[in-house]
Amino acid sequence: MTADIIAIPRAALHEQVAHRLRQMLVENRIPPGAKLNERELSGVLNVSRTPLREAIKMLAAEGLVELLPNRGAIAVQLTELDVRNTFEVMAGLEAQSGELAAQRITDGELAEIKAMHYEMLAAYTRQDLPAYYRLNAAIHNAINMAAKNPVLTLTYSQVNARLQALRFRSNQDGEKWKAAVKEHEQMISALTARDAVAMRAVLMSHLINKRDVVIDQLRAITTTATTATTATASLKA
Amino acid sequence: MTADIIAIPRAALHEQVAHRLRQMLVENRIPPGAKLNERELSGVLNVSRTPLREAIKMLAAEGLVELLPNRGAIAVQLTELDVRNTFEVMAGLEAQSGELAAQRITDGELAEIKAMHYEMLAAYTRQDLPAYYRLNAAIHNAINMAAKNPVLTLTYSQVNARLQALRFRSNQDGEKWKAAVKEHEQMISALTARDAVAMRAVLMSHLINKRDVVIDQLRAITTTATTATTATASLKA
DNA sequence: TGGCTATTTTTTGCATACAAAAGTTATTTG
DNA sequence: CAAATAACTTTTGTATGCAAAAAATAGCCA
Repeated sequence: MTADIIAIPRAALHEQVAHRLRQMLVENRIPPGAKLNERELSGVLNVSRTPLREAIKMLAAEGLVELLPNRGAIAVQLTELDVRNTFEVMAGLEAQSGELAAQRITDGELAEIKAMHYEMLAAYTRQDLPAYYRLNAAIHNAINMAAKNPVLTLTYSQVNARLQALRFRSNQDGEKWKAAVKEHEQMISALTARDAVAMRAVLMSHLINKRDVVIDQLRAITTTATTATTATASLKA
Repeated sequence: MTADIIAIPRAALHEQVAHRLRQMLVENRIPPGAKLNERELSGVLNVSRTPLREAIKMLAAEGLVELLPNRGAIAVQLTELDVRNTFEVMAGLEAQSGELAAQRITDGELAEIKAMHYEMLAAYTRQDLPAYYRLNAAIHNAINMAAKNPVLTLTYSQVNARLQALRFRSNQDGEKWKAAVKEHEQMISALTARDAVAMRAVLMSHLINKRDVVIDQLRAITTTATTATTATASLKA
């Protein structure tokens, strides 16, 4: 008997499909409001409709697509009110996450977050938006991990996923960006001081600012009004 | 042409199935850890495996069942740590819900909650546990509605669903019950005073107490150790 | 008998096929 | 010509069938 090199039982098909669809949605390759045509998608993804439909049902439960009875599924299109409500929940989750992180973070975790923070400052200085976003997300994730609550992490990511599509192409203006960086400084201080109350406060206002950025973007986009396209239309790229 | 009496396009099959499965899980008719045999369930529910599988995928996304690759699905079996973590998240969500409700509740909504509160007191006085639970849930729902944030409500119910199965058969001891009633009194006061801070505090400790009740129950149950059964075994009732 | 392997059975996973609903185009009729 | 309706096409929803994996059983050998 050979060693246990077996398998890597690569994820089930419906999982893979769900993953790829999730990515497409988050990256706006399937724009909000677009119809998910099953035959088209099964062609593009090279799977039959069965696992595709299972994946779509999962995404529906995650709130990434909307199921229209007898009319398939469309990528969720959040209204401004939806965005406000979602951010309100996100703020609560992130505040709690920060609060717990302040209580539970280890020195090692803190050091890593600080390191990423400096990298982020570098990206900011270079006005390198993609790098900034990547590091920003990494920092928030790290804080989440430091809270040591997988249920919170999961809930957070699920709610966050719905907003990712919006944030994806959002490039904020200089002032807001500067403010965000400042808030990140405050986060580091609060974490270092293990000040849970301060962490909550900082993250609360941080999220409110993020919300405003996204809503501004949303307004800018919806006035430029892209009409609903089919999922695979913008997919050839 | 007759008036628009058409349709009531009764929910798609996979929705119905998901609903029924959810109920079975919550009511412990499918006990934690039990395997969801597709052929059996499709027989019991009188549907083919296709919509059944779609429903199971949805429940997996909701965290009510766990998907084992090539081995189907089992009802989630929360460890004590899982329960603690879930309650931690619940506490945050409910606290936020209460906080927002205090800011946004209308006089009408408040009056209705007070009415239900008195009904609940009646149920408590009669030691009528089922009625008490029903009213308790209704009050928490009403508070949730008063927060005027559907995303929060949805997130709340999804996280809560995982705990319902545990609460279902929990009959708390006299002291804890008394304390819970007292906390409900405080909630009403805080709501009446539109005191968001107090609401947050009350709900926070309310949830912590609920958590303790559930964990005590959980320990009592797991020591009586029910071994994993198949889903339909306990279903004939 | 006890542990191992081989074989059978069951069960899951995926693809396909068919039915029903929605959408689309063509046609009829006032 | 417009509106309504009818025929047709497309698309979703559900059931069934087949292959692969896992579980259960039987057989084998020490």
